[in-house]
Amino acid sequence: MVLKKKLGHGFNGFQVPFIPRRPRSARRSCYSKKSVEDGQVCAFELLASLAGKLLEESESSASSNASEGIRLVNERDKQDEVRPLIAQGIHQGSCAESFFMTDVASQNSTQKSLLRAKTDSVLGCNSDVKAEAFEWENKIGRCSNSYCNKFVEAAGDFRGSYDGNVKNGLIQEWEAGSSGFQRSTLVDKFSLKDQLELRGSTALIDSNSNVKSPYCSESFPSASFSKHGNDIKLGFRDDDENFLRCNEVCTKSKAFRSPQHIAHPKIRKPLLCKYWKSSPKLKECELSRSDVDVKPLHHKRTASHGFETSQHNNLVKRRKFFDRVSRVTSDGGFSSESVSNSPEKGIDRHNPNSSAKLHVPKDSHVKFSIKSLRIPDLYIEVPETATVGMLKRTIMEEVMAILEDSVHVGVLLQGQKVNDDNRTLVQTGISCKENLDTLSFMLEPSSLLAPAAACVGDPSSQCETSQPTRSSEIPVLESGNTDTLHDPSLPTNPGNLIESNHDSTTSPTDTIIENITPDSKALVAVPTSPEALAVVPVTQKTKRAEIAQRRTRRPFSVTEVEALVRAVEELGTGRWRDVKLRAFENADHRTYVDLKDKWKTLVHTARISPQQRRGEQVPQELLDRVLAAHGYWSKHQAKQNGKHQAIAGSVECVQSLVMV
DNA sequence: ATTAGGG
DNA sequence: CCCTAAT
Repeated sequence: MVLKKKLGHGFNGFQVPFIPRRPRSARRSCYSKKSVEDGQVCAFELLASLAGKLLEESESSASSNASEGIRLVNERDKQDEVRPLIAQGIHQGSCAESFFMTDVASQNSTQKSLLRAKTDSVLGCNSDVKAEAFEWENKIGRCSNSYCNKFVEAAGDFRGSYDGNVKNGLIQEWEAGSSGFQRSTLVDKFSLKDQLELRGSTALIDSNSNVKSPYCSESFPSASFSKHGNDIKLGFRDDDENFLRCNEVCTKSKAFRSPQHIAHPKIRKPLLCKYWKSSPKLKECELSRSDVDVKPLHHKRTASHGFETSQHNNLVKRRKFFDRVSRVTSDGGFSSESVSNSPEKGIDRHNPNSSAKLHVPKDSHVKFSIKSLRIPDLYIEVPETATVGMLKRTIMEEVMAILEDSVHVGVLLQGQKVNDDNRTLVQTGISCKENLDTLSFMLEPSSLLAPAAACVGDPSSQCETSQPTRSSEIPVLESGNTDTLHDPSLPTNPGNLIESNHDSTTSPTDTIIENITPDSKALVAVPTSPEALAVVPVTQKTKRAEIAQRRTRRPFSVTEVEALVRAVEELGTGRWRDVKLRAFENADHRTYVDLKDKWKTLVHTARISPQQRRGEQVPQELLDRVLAAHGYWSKHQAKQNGKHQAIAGSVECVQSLVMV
């Protein structure tokens, strides 16, 4: 028996944009067949039985034209039932959704059977049908042989269908090997919750939902029922370098230019990772949306202080990363667009022959569109003498390392991390009409440390990642830029700081999830293309210009305050440029305006009660000096004209301070 | 480019 | 920190 996934494309108007395709030669062609086992027969019979019941059920409730159906068709009925459907499907341009063919590989070639799951729009829920389905499912579930297990999967899908959770259904990943089938996916067909769950770094792709109404209408897949149409394979596979496999034309049935268009609800973990890991392959397959903009959210900063020679060999410092996955509207997607676009064209809808179809209730589907996944904070340090090539390589290595760490996808709803993977989307509050705008995804290291809570927050808010991360992760590195202005009085560091400014701020468009429109697009996980990750420092101006975002906040360290106070004591409060030159010449991120502002706040801080002060506490001693200096210079403004006067003034100031 | 101040 | 007006 062979279960196949179908993913159609190339059907009237259905385009499967950006679907990479491996060279034909490289595609794997098939699955081996397996002989039927007793258990298989048993399972099949169960299916047939259920089908019959379902059909009856549907007939009795034929009035509900908007119900979803599941159809089980036996090859024998093909002429009667299938064909018309197929034809219709073709004509109506419906896309295949839940569909799989079982090639009951019995020696008797005529015994091919088809199992077809169809989904249609549903307006009602038929409890009986549901119950039936459950029953069936249970039966199947008791089967112990592998064959039955397969059916179990099928059952799960069916159930999923009528439960409305898995329209696409049939996503089983079967791998046929000489020794038989192997389940390559770990999808628990029975847990609906899992249907849309992101596992590991798996990207979720749910493309068929129609968010418009509680019940999504879908088109019926026109499938190739040719028993030899086995070659139609659809779905995503990460194995064999197959990122996404489009179905091959069904050979035997010319009539079946099926528009199968299956959006795989789930992309297995390896997929995403692999994708990222093998950028070359991506190209090869032309995978995707390189057009996707992958703006590294957090820029790395390449910083090297001249005297930080000890660090030179340390090319890379990686910060634990975590980030959100920004989702951007993407029309492309792996596909579901077409699915959702032509939901109303379901095949059977008006087809008299479709009387047999079953109507099964369906839930709304939530569509996600993830345009790109960002790789968060990535701090890279290379010597100034490093070549650009080295830098690129270094960055690449870092990126790869991150990906290699088996990234996890975190789901955040309203800033709260959703940890219960077993809950359904609805239960979690992720439904078409709720909270979608507060839903976000992020990448997180599977390994250790929980991401800074700060970042997990509201997608729309900027995560101040630099702060927590900096302190805990790369003290040395970071301090080089900021906090380690060790002794201001010492010669300033010769090295230049190449600061990357667009740290953690996100642009408006970064909001993870935008409103999901009725015609929601498929969830598209577009892996960041490595190239896009280039972190090559750009000129600040350029960056500034491009990224008009607020600079990251960089609280002054006590050391800096000390330096500032000292400089002001000597130079006065009206010569910020000089202060800058004297004490912060190498702290490129501190402008004279910053210093001026800081002084302003220092004065304010010094005047308020210690209880009201926030942030890193500045020693009272320093604050006292601030007030003293401020007071002094306020009275000597007139003297600041000439340098000499200033110097004299400073001396005076110091003296007065000493006296105080 | 700097400074000074308000936001 | 940002933005601006005034130098």
